[in-house]
Amino acid sequence: MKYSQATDYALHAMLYLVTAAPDKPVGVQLLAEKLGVSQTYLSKMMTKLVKAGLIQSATGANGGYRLRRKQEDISFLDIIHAIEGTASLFECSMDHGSECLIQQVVMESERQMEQYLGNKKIADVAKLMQAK
Amino acid sequence: MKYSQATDYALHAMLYLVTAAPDKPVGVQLLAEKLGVSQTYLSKMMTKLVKAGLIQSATGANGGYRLRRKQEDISFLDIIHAIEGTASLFECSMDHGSECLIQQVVMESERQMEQYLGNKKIADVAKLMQAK
DNA sequence: CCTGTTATAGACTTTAGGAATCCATAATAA
DNA sequence: TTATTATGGATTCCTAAAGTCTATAACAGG
Repeated sequence: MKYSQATDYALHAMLYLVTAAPDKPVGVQLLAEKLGVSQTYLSKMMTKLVKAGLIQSATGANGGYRLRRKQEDISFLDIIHAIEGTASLFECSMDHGSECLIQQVVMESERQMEQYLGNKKIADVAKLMQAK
Repeated sequence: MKYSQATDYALHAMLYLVTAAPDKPVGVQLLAEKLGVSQTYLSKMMTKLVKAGLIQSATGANGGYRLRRKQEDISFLDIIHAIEGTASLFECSMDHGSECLIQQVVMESERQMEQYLGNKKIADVAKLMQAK
């Protein structure tokens, strides 16, 4: 079980949008260069972030991506869900009704993780970076 | 990102060992029948549990698997780690030194989840089942 | 010391999803 | 109208999960 690399890229892309260019839109070209990924591949993830309502895009000259919400209102969980989807990490495949105690335990542990990720905002990390 | 189905099987197999046969060893044949999996496939997971020190195996007639520790000392995390391995869920692929703030956040969230899973013992669930 | 029973190991196949590329198309600012 | 930028679909490559098959090792019981 691992987070996809796409999530890694998306998190770093969001952090870049916040720290390096809070005002002007950033194109996928520059972004891809900074992260060391191909443009076409990265654009897939950016599109997901757009559809999730985290950023907004503009085509045409001087277009690119910009935050849609305030950076204090974008959590790690938001980004991760946008890329990985919101399905549960664990689904029991047995047929013992819908009441699997094992599943309940694992899902509760997942909730613990998500609670932390939901409280951690992209702004928190941005501040730490600028403090250096 | 998902838990493998093997983890699902292993968790259920362990729960069966505890609830249905705390005394006598259980063979993979019976176990596989109860879970609805093939013997050879399930045996792979049982072997991992053996190597992790959670259960012990005995060959020959009347052999099978038995707990090695007390059921109060076997956590969900023990079982999951035995099957999935202990590698981190997230590894930053960028080259910005070993100090990736994003990675630190995600790893801390993982710790939250693991703490819950480490405190949840197989005995806890076994008790709930018997209460019904 | 056999014989049946059981676990372990390795090789192998199939399938699904991640990772990435390429190209065509839509939108829009200058 | 043109250059610029995002979006979308099709396609390829590769790895890991999921599962099967078969051979081998270990051992209890007669």
